[in-house]
Amino acid sequence: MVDQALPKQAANISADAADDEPRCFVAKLFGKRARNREAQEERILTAAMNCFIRSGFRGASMNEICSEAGMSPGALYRYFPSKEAIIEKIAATHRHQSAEILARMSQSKNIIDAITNVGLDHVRKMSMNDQGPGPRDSSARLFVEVRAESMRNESVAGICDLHEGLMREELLAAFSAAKERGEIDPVTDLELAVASLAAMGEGIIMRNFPAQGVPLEALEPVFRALAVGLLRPTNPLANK
Amino acid sequence: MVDQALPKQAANISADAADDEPRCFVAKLFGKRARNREAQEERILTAAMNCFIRSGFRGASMNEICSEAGMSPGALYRYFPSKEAIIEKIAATHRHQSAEILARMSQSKNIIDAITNVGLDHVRKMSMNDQGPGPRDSSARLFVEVRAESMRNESVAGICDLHEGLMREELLAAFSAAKERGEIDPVTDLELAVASLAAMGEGIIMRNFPAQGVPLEALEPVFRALAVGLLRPTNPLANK
DNA sequence: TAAATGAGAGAGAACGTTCTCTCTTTTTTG
DNA sequence: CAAAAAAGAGAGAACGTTCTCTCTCATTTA
Repeated sequence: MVDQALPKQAANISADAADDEPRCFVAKLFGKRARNREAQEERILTAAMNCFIRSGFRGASMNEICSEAGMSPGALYRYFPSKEAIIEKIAATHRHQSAEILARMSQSKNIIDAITNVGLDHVRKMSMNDQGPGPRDSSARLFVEVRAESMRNESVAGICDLHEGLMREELLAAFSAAKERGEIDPVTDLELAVASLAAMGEGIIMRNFPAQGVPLEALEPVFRALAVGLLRPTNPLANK
Repeated sequence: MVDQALPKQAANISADAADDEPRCFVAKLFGKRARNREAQEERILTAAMNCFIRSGFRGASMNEICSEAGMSPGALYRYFPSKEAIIEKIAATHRHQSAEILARMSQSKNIIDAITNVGLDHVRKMSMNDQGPGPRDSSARLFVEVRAESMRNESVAGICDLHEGLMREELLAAFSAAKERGEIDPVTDLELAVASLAAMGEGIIMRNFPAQGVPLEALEPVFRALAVGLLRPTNPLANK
């Protein structure tokens, strides 16, 4: 992550002078150009995220983003064709994080643990992003911002739908497997269970519990309670 | 609600010619003028809500709102001093609805039913607003919009905090009473329970379950599951 | 030296808001 | 009660600002 307070040309982080490359810092390895381009894009995205958190997608101006990135508009528009493109990119990476977490679902022994862990991982991941120089609840802000934008921006909506559909499929698959194993009451409406758990997770992320003083461990029984309540796993003691 | 397509002076709804207006200053409060003013404000707010749902708080322009209200900017600015003021008013009314629902909480016999009903009433109320000419998920849109705005707009944040604090107090009081009555496991963290239930409710509202085909009755067991799971009411069969 | 990169002015549109003016309604006055 | 005066309501052009994005030209890199 590039420091946002750096002066112009900050992206050209001057490495050791010992480099035998003339006048430049790193890597001729694979086209220094391509590397630099990637770094610049990253720089813009980081700056844009900070601005969006501060002022919202519509509220943040391109000038604001340029300042934050230590870049001129002319430079910035070389990397992104429009403000929309930046928003879409951010929405995409923001939603991508879920996929990795879900992939780890199969590691848990039973479905209740799996769900609880997925929920906790999501919240953990979200609150981990909040250690930067920005406001403490930056993840929640960006999350709500993306959701709001997805409701009127066709392409952002498409990005969200794609990833949510993927998530839903994955959860449903895990649930079905657990049902086969007899871990779930066969009467359970799995679609509803998935949707409810997603709603719970999004609600917690939106309110940003960790930033409000609720420790992550405290959330463990919350997710577990909902999971148990929804799936009613077979239990010799519980009837009804 | 006044038709927005009416020609000029449409707001001067000719009431009964029989009412003799008193010529004192009280007329300013209850007279035809005052009633007209109220109707116009209502007209603007309705138009603004439609625009905000369509384009977001920042995305909707004052011209857009003026068109929707069938009004000139000059006229509109006679009723609201700024766009901000309109946003604040909408945020306030939007959050006000919760209060009425919570007031009915004490009618339920036990705490689990009470919570379930509060949750269902919230969702019902939200989805009931969606029968207008707007998009089917307009309530969810406005809800997310208000939440997003509250994260960077001081005064909107204040409005939200006020009403959420009130809600929290009310729920906590009900929980405490139930605890006294022995309906709740004495170990339960009531603050966490309140926060979790609020998160669940907001999550469901945000995803707008009713608009997505999930009937209201289906949500009943969801709220109940979370409530039971969180509060662990004493039950001779369940241990631990 | 040719291509890539960037700075920064600024074009053109759109923004929120204000201004001026007209028309209607209400109140005061003779 | 009619005429005069004041106040209210609205239209729409116009204001200054800010927006996104482009263009020109200088600098750096290979």
